[in-house]
Amino acid sequence: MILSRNFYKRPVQTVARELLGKRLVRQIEGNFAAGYIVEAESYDGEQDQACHARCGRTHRNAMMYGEAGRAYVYFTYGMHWMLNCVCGNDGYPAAVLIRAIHPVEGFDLMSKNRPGIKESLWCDGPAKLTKALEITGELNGIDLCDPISPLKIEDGIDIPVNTIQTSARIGIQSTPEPWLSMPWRFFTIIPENFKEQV
DNA sequence: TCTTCGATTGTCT
DNA sequence: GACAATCGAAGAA
Repeated sequence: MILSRNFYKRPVQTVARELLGKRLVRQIEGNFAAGYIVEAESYDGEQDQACHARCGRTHRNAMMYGEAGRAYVYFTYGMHWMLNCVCGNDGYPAAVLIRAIHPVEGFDLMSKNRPGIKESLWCDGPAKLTKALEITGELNGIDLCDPISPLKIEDGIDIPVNTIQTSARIGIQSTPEPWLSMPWRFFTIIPENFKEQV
């Protein structure tokens, strides 16, 4: 089942934690690929000094203020795309950065986009998974709750609570405390040999 | 295995 | 004009 919009209309930390194990599905002209989310970070409102919305609403971050359950895709470092899920109520800027997934379907598509790279390294970083799944700014604002959307998130596997770990967020070095140390990164580990049983 | 560093461009001040 | 929610190659150990 595809995740409902109400799933995203909750505190962003809750959404980030519960996204672990969910199934990210990318459809491209009949082809599709999917993976289970294994790492996510939450960004929570204008007061969060690590959040793109810390300086208020701009053209770039406008999507974060919009409807929950949509994708916020942005470009950074001159070459990388990042995928986020918009959360919380309309008008409140919050989103979950999808940092890593565990590939389970569409290996041909991902290997095509990540040539010469080991499978375990295809999607183990936020810019890596967007490249493997061909996620770019064209998908900014796409509805993740729509069954016919080219990018959506469905129910996946249960992640035992005791395997979920947290840490400070990554790559936000110039962020002041307490935001720098907020334990808003959630991750788990799915065994290397894990394959979907269906 | 670890650390360092260059790439490269949209966005905001 | 500065910098960015990063990656991957290269070199050292």
